[in-house]
Amino acid sequence: MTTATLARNGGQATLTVSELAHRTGVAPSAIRFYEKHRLVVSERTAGNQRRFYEAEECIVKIIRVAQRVGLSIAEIRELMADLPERRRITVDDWCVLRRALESEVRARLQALHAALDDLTSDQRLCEIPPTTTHRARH
Amino acid sequence: MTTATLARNGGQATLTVSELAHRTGVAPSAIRFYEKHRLVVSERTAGNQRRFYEAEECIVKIIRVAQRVGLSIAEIRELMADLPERRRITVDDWCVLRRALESEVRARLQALHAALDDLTSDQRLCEIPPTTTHRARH
DNA sequence: GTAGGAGTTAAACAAATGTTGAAGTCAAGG
DNA sequence: CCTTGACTTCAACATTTGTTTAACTCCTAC
Repeated sequence: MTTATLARNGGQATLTVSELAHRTGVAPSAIRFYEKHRLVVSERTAGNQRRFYEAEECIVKIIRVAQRVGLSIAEIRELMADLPERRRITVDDWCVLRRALESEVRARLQALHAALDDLTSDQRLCEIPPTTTHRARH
Repeated sequence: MTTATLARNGGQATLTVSELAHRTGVAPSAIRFYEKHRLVVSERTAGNQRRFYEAEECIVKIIRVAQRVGLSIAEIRELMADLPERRRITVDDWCVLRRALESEVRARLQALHAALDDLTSDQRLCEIPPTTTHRARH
C-alpha cells in the first residue's frame, strides 16, 4: 500500500543553502527568494540555518523549467500545491508534475500556433489584397 | 522582379495611435513604448501626431506573439532588423518572420523537453534508489 | 578567545515592461 | 472665440524576479 519515498539521508534535511545552490545551479539569493514565496521549504538548525531535504533539488530544478514554460511564481506555487510533505515525495509525484508541465506546454504551443496562423491568414493584415500581385512582373 | 506591397492607403501613414491600439488590442501606451524602443515606426503630422502605416498592425501583432514565445524587446528588434521600409513590406516578409518565430519556438521546445527529460532521468534526483521500492508492498 | 567563513535578515537596488498622471498642443464644432 | 476630445512629452509609479549590501550570529580552528 505504501509508496517508497526518495530519502537518502534517513529522511533528514541536510542540505545547506549553498549546497542546494551548487547542485541546482541557482544562486542562494534565488533559493531564499523561492522560500519566501513558499515554493521551496526548509527546516532550521538550532543556530537558525536552513537545511533542505534532498527533494528540494528536484523542486528547484522544476521551478526553473516551469519558468521557462512561462509560469509565474504564483502559478508554480499552484502547480506544486498538491505535493505531499517533502519527506513523502515519490517518483510518482515528480511524474505528475512533469505531466502537468507538459500539458501546459502543449496548451501554450497550440495557442501560439493559432496566433501565428492568425497573423498570416488575416485578410486585412497579411494576405495580398485582391488587386495586387505577389512576385509578379517577371 | 518586383514584389507587390500591401499598402491600402496609397502607401500613406494614416492610422492614429488609438486606431492602431484598437486594431491590435494593445494599449496606446504600449505602442508608444514599442516606438521608443524602435520596434514600431511612425510618421508625424504637421501637428506632431503619430501616423502609422497599415503594416504596423501586423508588426504589433507579431511583437505580441514574439513576446509569448519568450523574446525580449531587444530580441524582437533584432528579429525585425532586416525588414524593408514600412511601405515596401510584402507578404514574403511576414512569412520570413513567421518562419523565424516558428524556428525559435521549435528550438525552445526542444531545449525544454530535454530539461524535462533530465528531471525525471537524473539518478540522484528522481529515480528510485536501488534499495527502495516503488509502489511495492501490495 | 579570537579570526574566518558561512548563514541570517531586512532593505535598497536593478532590469524589463509597461501604465498613469500632469501639463501642454492642436483641430473641429458651436 | 472657446470648449472639447484626442494627441503630445516626460516623469513617476507599478510588478515581477531576483541581486547586493550591511549588520549581525554561529561554528570551527588555531
